[in-house]
Amino acid sequence: MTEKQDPIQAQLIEARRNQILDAATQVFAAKGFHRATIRDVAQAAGIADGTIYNYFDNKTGLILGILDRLNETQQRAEAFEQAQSGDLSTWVRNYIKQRYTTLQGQGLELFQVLIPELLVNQELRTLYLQQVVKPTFALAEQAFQQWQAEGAIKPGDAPLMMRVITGATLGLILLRLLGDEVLESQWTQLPDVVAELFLHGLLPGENHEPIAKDQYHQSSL
Amino acid sequence: MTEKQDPIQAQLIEARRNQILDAATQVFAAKGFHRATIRDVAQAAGIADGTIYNYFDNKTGLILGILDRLNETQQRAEAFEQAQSGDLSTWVRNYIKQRYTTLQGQGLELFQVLIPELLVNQELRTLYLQQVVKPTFALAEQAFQQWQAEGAIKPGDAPLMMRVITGATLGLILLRLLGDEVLESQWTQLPDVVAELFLHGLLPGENHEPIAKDQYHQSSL
Amino acid sequence: MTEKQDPIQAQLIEARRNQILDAATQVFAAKGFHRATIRDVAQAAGIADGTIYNYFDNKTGLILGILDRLNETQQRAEAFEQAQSGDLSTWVRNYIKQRYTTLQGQGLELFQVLIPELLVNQELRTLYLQQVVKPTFALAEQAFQQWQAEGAIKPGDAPLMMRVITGATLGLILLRLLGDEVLESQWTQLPDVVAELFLHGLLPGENHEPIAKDQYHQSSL
Amino acid sequence: MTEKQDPIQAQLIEARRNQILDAATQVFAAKGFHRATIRDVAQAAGIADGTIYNYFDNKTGLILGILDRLNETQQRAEAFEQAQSGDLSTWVRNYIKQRYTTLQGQGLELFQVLIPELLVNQELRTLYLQQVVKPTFALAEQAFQQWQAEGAIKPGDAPLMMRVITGATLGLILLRLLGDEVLESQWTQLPDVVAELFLHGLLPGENHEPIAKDQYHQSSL
DNA sequence: AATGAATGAGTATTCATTCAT
DNA sequence: GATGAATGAATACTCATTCAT
Repeated sequence: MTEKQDPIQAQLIEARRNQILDAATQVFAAKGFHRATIRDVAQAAGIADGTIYNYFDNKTGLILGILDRLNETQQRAEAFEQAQSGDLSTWVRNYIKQRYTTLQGQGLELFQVLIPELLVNQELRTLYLQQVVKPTFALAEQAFQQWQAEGAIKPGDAPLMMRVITGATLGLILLRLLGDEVLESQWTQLPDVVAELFLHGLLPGENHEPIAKDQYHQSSL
Repeated sequence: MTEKQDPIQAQLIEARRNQILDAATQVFAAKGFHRATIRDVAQAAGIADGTIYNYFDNKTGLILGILDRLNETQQRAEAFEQAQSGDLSTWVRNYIKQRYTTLQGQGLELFQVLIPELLVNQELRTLYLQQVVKPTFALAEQAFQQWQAEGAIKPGDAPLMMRVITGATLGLILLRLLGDEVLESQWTQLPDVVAELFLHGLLPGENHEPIAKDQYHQSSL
Repeated sequence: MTEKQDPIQAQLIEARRNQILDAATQVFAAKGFHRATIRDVAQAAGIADGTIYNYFDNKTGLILGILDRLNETQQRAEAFEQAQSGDLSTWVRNYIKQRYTTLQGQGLELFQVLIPELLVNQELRTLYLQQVVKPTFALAEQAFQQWQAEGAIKPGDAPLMMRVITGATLGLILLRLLGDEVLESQWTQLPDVVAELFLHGLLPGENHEPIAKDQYHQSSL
Repeated sequence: MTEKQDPIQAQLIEARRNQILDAATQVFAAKGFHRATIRDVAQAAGIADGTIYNYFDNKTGLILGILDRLNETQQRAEAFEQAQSGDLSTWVRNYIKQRYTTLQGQGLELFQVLIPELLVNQELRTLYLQQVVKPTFALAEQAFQQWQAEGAIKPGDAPLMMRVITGATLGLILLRLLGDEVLESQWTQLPDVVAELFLHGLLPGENHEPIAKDQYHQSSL
């Protein structure tokens, strides 16, 4: 008749959920969601098939779980971003750098797993849009508009400009996932190129001294 | 077991293949590759299930077929692009505009169908990379390097710069497919924003007069 | 492009359906609906698992199919009964005899299959009630009321009286299915006993000479 | 591994068994044996899944337990019946009335649960036959034969006659469980109709005054 | 004794593919 | 070439049962 002891129980449950989601992410990335079987995931997690269903409603629930974790990660990341403001130029460089760095390890795998399902599953797509994309975009739009008001960046259609930059990130990830070798081998140099490209389009100022390569490498740390 | 009678036979076969691929594209876009059944495709094409196997090896063959057609389309488009060079600024605007216009009708559907499978199917991915991406990128890199040599654009890592621009296009499509409403409603204004953003980052020149909105609208045709 | 040729096609389909339903009846009777697998049925029918689903929606559909056939059988039987009226006493004896005879071969198996599912499956139960029980009862009530009007049988609550007789049949079947050995060994003598028992309760006439055993045995043929 | 401490232990065990069987009866009646899960029963009983297995071998054991309790109930009832003999006519009326009354509350539910399993499970069927049906029938046959010897009822095949009457009861219950609305709404009037129908078939006497409707309604209280 | 998380055998159903007509 | 009935492998999910705590 022992009542649930939230602290311990909850932790165990969370640990098991993470164990399963880790396995699922890995397996889905390797074989694709549909080709991966529940058994694959269970074996990767070192548990029995049925156990998965003690923690997730169904196979789709695994994707939802992965999405949730991405969401949390995202939110923590955003909080972090918020904090470290400073001048625009620095912020953009940091932002882009962070994005691309975050997406290196599990991040890429995560995208490889999620994007196909997002494109194919309406329900999931809506969820992702509401929970991940919209909040992020709202923050970004706000920042853009403020910068424009301050004259820090050119006037223009802030929502669209912001989306072009975000889209570039997404698209470069996609190109890399599609197997582009150049992107794969030069991924670390990408943030600077992207920042450079966008900054000098964003900045209203002319006569910006072309930053020497080593120079902006330095500034990017 | 009838031997091929080149002229007529080949045309009939091609027509039937296209009929099937049209149906497949439509059905895959509506339901996703995995959720769509061969029967769905057959019914959409107004033929029997088995007939499809007279024209394609298997279900994946349909995706390959779609990819092939995309490839041909692409090549024709590229030839066209090649032709209409001119000054850089115009070229970029036209290029981007064309990309985004092409991708409006079946184009978007096509992406929605292909991307998930590309991300999940190694064989397909390689094929796509070799047949579609690499040739396109080779051309683009060449152009970039030439422009840099001419001093028309900033010096820099041409392959990466080019990929950022291509990636932006891809990413914006993806964002739109994911359901972003802003992109959906303002898709027609996007090319100008993108061109503006990239041009003024690409162009080495400072002191570029901020183009009035109507002005570059005009120039974009 | 040959359009469906109703006559032949329909016959083939009907034949296949019957083949499957025969197998299902046999298998369900032997193992019970739930313990029997689709594979069991398919093997008993000598076809592949999947083929069953070309003819029935799902496993429950097999029960529905069995019910349908029972329904048809029933209707044919009723038509037959209608025809051979005559005097009441003869009719009752014939009716009962027929019921019990019909239920000897597949009939019993059918009940053994249907009753458990009917008791457990609301949808099926309603269907059975509407399609089999109600029509039969309607006819029987009508007959009873007519006989009462003619003075052929006692006045009384016709619907209930009729149900007692029907219920007795059903109950005796159930007792036999439950394994009662007496009923099993003396099933053929049962109709006479039942008829005798009910007739002399139904008949308003008193002073009926107790029929000698051999006598009513004779009359029952 | 505690040894049994007869007095207290046994009672606790018995109480727990009953608690579980009550839950099982209720759950099985509501969802059917197969559709009901051990978890359903456990929750209805307010205990953990595993606990059930401390008191019953397996799921079928629950049905056996229900059967056992029915058996005891039955035996007590029979003892009671034995006691209140008296003249035949009264006995029959009382017997039938009691049967139908007993079967109103949990009784019907019990049947709905047991019959499907009995028809489907050989082991259970045998058990039921041996423990419940046979003893009851033995008593009844004995009584019938005695009455025949006394001339209280017609001569005839006592075992069969007795089974017809029992079968009628069983069959009427079944018809009601199948959803017959007439039986449901007029269940209380049924015993009288049944008694009347059978008595005047059973009684050798002629010239029995046809009982007026209101008259036997009255007598039924 | 009680718990309930873990187990994994068991199965209905789907659907790509084949092939006789 | 076209058909579509037949095939049967493949798999998500359930749930009775076990057993460490």
